[in-house]
Amino acid sequence: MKVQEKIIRKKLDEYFATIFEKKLIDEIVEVGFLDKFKAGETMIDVGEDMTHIPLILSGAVKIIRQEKVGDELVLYFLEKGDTCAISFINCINRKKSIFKGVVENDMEAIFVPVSIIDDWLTKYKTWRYFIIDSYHFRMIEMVESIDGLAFMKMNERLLKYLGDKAKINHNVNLEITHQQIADDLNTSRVVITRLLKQLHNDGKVYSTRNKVKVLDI
DNA sequence: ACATTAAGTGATT
DNA sequence: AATCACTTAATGT
Repeated sequence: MKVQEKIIRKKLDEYFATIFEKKLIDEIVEVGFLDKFKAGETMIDVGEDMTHIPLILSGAVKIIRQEKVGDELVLYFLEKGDTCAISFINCINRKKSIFKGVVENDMEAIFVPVSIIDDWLTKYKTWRYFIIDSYHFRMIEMVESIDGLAFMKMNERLLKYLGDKAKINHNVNLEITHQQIADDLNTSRVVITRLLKQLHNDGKVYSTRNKVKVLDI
């Protein structure tokens, strides 16, 4: 498995070298493994056990709060260099996931078994900072998400959503239907259609069937 | 040409 | 902002 280890080390150096100390990288290479997911796959569902933590190398994951099937809300996206610290805490407590993670773009990540990451917290300062930082960042994004629900109007939420989406895709041309947007924002298709038309007329967006181009960013 | 899926719209709550 | 009921447009077979 030397080839695999070499690959992992190379990827780690590429994305996490500035964050992690060398010894920690050595350990990750030892216990971690590389895995890939295709867009649209569900990585983790609500209620499932978490056995590994992902260190995302490329692509993106959409984190969703799901009340029941068909009633869901997108909280935020994870991309390269991110991990899900929420899932990490879940792991320590051996609880089941409270979120659903769906792969947004083809994703590649190094997976680290839960059993070890706890030790790393006390062993490696860089790991501790990484986790705390990640947790903090997720917290901020979640508060933003709550703010969105509480204070922002639907058209503002829509614009933010499209902006975020364009950012993680590294492309302002989004291939998406009104229905999919409505699902992510937990609203109805009709509402999205009307708001999108408004934004289109305001020149903030250019939309055609199955496509939305974000102009105002 | 026909069926299916996506998008647009007026009226109502 | 949501829902209904319907129309129109785009796309696949």
